[in-house]
Amino acid sequence: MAQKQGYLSKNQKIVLDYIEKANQPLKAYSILFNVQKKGLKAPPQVYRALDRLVEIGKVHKIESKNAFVACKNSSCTISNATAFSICDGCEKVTEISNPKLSKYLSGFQDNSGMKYNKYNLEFFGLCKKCR
Amino acid sequence: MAQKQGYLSKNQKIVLDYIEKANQPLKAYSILFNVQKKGLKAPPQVYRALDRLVEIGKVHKIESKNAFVACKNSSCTISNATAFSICDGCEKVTEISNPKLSKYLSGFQDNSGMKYNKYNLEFFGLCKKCR
DNA sequence: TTTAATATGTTATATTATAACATTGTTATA
DNA sequence: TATAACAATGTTATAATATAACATATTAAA
Repeated sequence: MAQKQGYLSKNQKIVLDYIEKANQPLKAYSILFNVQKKGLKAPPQVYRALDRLVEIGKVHKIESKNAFVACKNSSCTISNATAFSICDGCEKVTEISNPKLSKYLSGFQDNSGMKYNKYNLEFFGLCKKCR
Repeated sequence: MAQKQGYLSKNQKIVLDYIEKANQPLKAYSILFNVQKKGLKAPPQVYRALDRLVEIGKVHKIESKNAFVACKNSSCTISNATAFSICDGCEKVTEISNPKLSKYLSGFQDNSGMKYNKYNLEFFGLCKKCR
């Protein structure tokens, strides 16, 4: 079942399918329980798929929630530059796709001499409904 | 041992002292092992102190590392607006204190109708030494 | 001085994630 | 086709991170 770069393995497809159907972040063990009917029985199978999906940008990890969400930027070319809005009320998470913001952050430099190649930004607040 | 806003309880002081001495992010259990000589014996004691210290901005959590670091902005008035640079090589973490950046992000709005009151930004890359 | 609120101590357990190793499938090529 | 090299999978066990729940104690304020 090896495969060329860019293709997804069986387990990766199963996990991605499930994450894409939900449009909210999912916990790894919740994914596990739900893909058991598809044959994935143990945590490493899910975590390995997640690791790879995150690596290729199909899935993002919401670090403050230890949860995983499908990438909504159809191109998925900016997985090294992620931004999310998170409602503290209903927990809704939305991927922010804002060219000005990503341009600003991708070009950010400070005087530390550090060369940045990736960032992750999480905004918190209350959405319309929860306000 | 209740206390006025702004003062720290015994356990909070112990934990903060220890974190401030390190100038790198520390894991909760590593803190626990090291404050056991001071009488904090169990995880909840450490996590409770951490929760409070994070709440008041004396400590920040580096979400991508599940680690805790003392706030370096002497005023600690911006704990709702945090930014860090993280070296993927040596793992060094530095709090970014950049007025332009924080102004830009604090004022950020998108068309979602969401009202943001907090953000956390993590930059990744390689520092001078690791380049 | 009782009440309410905050902090602590303690045990147990929940949740998240990885180590380690055996096996199987795939690709390339000798 | 055989066989080597690699990628993916399966499996068990356990490590690492975090919280629930409840008892007790301390303090501040009504």
